[in-house]
Amino acid sequence: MSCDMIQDAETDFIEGMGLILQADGMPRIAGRLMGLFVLRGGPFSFADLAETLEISRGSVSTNTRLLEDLGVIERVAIRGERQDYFRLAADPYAQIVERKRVRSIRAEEAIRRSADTLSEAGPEALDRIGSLANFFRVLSDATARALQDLETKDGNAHPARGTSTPSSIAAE
Amino acid sequence: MSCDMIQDAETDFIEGMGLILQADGMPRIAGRLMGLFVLRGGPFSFADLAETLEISRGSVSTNTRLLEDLGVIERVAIRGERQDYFRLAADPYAQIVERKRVRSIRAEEAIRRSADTLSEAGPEALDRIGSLANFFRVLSDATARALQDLETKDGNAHPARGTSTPSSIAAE
DNA sequence: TATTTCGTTCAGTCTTGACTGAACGATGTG
DNA sequence: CACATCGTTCAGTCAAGACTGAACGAAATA
Repeated sequence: MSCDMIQDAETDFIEGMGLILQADGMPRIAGRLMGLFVLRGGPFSFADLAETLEISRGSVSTNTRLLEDLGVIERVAIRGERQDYFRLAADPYAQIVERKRVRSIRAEEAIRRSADTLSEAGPEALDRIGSLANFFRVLSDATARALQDLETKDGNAHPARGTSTPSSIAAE
Repeated sequence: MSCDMIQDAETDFIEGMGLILQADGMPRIAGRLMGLFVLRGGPFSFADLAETLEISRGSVSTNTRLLEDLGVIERVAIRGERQDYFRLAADPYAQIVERKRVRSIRAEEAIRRSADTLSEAGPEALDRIGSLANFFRVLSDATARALQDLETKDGNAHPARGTSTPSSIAAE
């Protein structure tokens, strides 16, 4: 029943994840896959993914590899089966944050390197460049702490804690 | 002399900023403009920007507005001048972080909203969705702290205060 | 009021990247 | 060994967005 046909609410979730990931500069299909794996965690065969999401095998190949590289999903082997299977990774989000962090660090380095070359620039210019570099350092520091937060309060095993949710959402 | 022709090192810096901003999903020209404003802070006329970066007036209009909305630059009036002038804003980076934060919050809200609709889902599924929502919460929290960090150690106006400046820059 | 000088907007071009579908090599099966 | 099945790769198509240049309206000047 719930094998090849997807409920409406689930479709919404999957498509929503597609849009969220896409807004972050990733392929929409990667987001849809991620949504599907979050929804049902269990191992999916390569063919299942193509059929369920109605996408080509090429896209399945490309985007599963992408998500695998990101550590969001992992490839598992099932005995007696020739197909590849995938399931949600144990810690799906850590490497996403780590990648953001690395990008900020790279940016900061590149900027400081430029600052060295631009010794002819005035002191105010060097100040402004320093502030820019500092901006990227703040970003990388923030992602570093986010990484620690993720490890600590994983949220998975500890579902409905009291939550200091501002809950300002209800207002609207 | 240094009016219409740009030095090599400065060009590298400007182009580098173009690439960094582009990697973040923004127009490359916005990055180039930002690089130019960081390099020399002073007010530039609309025409200057088009000429210096060799871009069309249309692009100047679009991307100055974009950077203005982001709070990176601000439009200033100069008496006796009909042209618009722009200069680097006092706190150029705060709103960029704030925008990232809002996006994470929106994502978390959307996911939790979906979770309500998906009450038919099993408890493990709700767990996984909760973890996903938690992930975006961690991101928004991190950006919130980054925002505070930016306000605190602005680095620009308070150069050599008593210092907690890491000043590790000199080392390398 | 006529004219010039702004900045914005919009149609058109072009680049980039996602996605598809078919061809291909690899690996098990008969 | 021939055959079938699986996943990857690659050329081709398509859509999204950046950028340009010209047309346009607004505002100051004469």
